[in-house]
Amino acid sequence: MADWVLHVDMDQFIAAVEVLRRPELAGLPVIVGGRGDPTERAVVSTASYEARAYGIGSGMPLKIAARKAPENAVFLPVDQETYAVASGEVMAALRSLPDVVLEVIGWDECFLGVTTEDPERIATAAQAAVLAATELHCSVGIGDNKVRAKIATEFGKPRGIFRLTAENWFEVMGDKPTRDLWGVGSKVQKRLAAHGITTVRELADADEQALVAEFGPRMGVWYHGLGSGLGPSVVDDTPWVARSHSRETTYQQNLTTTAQVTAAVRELAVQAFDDCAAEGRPVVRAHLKVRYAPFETKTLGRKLSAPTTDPEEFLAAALALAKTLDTEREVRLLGVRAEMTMPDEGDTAERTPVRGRI
DNA sequence: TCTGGGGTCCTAGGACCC
DNA sequence: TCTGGGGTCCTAGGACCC
Repeated sequence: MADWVLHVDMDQFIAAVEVLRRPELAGLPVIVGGRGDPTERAVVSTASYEARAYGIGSGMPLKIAARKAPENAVFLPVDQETYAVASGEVMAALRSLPDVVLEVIGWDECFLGVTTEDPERIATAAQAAVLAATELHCSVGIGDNKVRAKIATEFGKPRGIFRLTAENWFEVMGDKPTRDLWGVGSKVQKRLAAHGITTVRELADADEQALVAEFGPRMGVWYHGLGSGLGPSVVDDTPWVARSHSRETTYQQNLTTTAQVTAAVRELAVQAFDDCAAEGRPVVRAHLKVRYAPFETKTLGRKLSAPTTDPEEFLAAALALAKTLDTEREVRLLGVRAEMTMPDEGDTAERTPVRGRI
């Protein structure tokens, strides 16, 4: 018996959920994003496979998507509550499989930790369980750690299963660009390229000390290992605890006056604080994020003098940060983040430096 | 061609202390 | 008058993920 990590990823999750409740959309290019108005400032959350055939993908501005979309394309608003319910059904179905440890990493994906001689059999069972419970399809990556399982899924899509381990890592990934690695984005790809590293194999063969000099002690070692497909293999079902809550808004018309900015910060701060208060945990820091037109982002932070459950203290900190903003420039986006006390501080050595939930 | 909203974690550098 | 070395805390910023 061996330990395996399975990565379960729903196929075109949001679009699929929308088609489920509106069967007449089946087979059409469906694009979900923003308020469903392609003339607004917003981006695509998910495009159906039919829409992807036109070059439309997540993260793309809706205005661009509208230009690429055919006549019969359907634009829909994001409906978070509905996706959250569907996500819960998916996770419940997977949790009901015998002898699996489930770690949720997003609305539409999770890791399953299993001990078996036949991981493909469990992957097939997972797909069947999800389909039976929700009528939704998923792909499954099988790996000997989380990094390889996660990357394997891409080769299984749609509706398939793919196994990626130390055995076939270089055969499958060796000649791929570093960008294909989980946790390597466009910036890191460029910095690696400046060192002559463009492929996964080159990253694996690179001098670790050079990477440490470029990226720091943690990330340098992490990226180097990533080239060989190294990563954590422990699947942890401890419920996820948010470290912070934030609210941000991109304004359809830029804010131009100090009064507008102050009012906006006040509104966002109250919402962010309320999200923390709903968890009954004190707030320790306030952050402000601003995007000046056309596209320059700045963030500011301030520690509160003491952890507080008093909304006025948080509001005062957020407004104090707002005073430091450049009032000469138009504001496209504002965000306020409230960082909470953590139940268990420390232990950073055990964290995986892949951003976002893991 | 125009770029959301919700998150997490890492690094650099300054301030401060001993 | 010139001034170390180490540690910790804090802020600002950056990068990435779903």
